[in-house]
Amino acid sequence: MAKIIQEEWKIQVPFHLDYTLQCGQAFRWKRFQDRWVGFIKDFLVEVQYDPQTHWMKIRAKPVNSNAVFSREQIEEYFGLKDSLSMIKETTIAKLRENGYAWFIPKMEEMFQKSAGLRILRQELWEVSLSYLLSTQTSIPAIETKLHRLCGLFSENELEWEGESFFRFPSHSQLSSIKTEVYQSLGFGYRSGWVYQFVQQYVSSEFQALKTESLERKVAFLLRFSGIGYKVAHCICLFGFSEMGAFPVDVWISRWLNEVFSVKGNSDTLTHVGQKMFGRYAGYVQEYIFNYCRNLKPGGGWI
DNA sequence: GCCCAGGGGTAGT
DNA sequence: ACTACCCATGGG
Repeated sequence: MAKIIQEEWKIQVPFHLDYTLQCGQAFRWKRFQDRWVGFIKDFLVEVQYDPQTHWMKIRAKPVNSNAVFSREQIEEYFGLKDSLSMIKETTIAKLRENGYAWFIPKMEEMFQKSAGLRILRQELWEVSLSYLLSTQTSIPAIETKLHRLCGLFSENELEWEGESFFRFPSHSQLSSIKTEVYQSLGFGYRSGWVYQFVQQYVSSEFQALKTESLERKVAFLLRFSGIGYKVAHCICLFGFSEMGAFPVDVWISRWLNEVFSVKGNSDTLTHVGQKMFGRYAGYVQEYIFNYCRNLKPGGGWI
């Protein structure tokens, strides 16, 4: 019987757990009343965070015998090492440099509204497949697809307080899955993409990419069928921690048009966003996304 | 039922 | 290079 690890400590930097896990960068965290349950590395983790006291409580169950727990790992995963104030100042300086000083108050408001939202450090393999499934799909529907995919492997099941959770399938597990199975899971026209991606995926190639530039990463990813600019930038932002990546989906596209009157296809708008917002365009993008999605039709903030 | 979703591929200009 | 159109499915 695996031993449960319990730890709690005070977070010394701004943090918003709900925004971070709800904003559509990760799809498999499950929320209960005041806590979230999901996987970090080799642990099934229950996270509680009190925004008043800034205390984080963790309970973690190892999924294998060589799992080693550390706070470091948790803080790394939640992006707690990112300096949000530095990111904000750098972005604002960039806006001024680019002649968008008029937008700075609005930018500050957006940082304020999404305060504490951080980019997670997720695993490349899971991120890649998740966003391969994300095309023309709502976030709840992506969650359904991934839930079904994970449910294929009963050996990956772990129990937590009467609920079952499934580890994400490994590369070798998926390598024996046929296209028809993906179709039976409701992947639709993405089924072939997923099949091909699994066949073509070489872990060492992805690991080797980590030291390459964002441009080289994107170019590599674009060679896969089903990965275009948007998905490639999502994989770079959420899987490679490339904070300058700028995924353009329908929300970002509409927003850029409404606020800056720019139009174009995905790759054009990607470069526009990168130039406009600079080194941390990915963080800005996430704040824009969270902003748009939390905006009520009338204009207020939910 | 209807509309749209964290888009991408392809064929036609 | 740019555009138009199709793609299969599920959640709201």
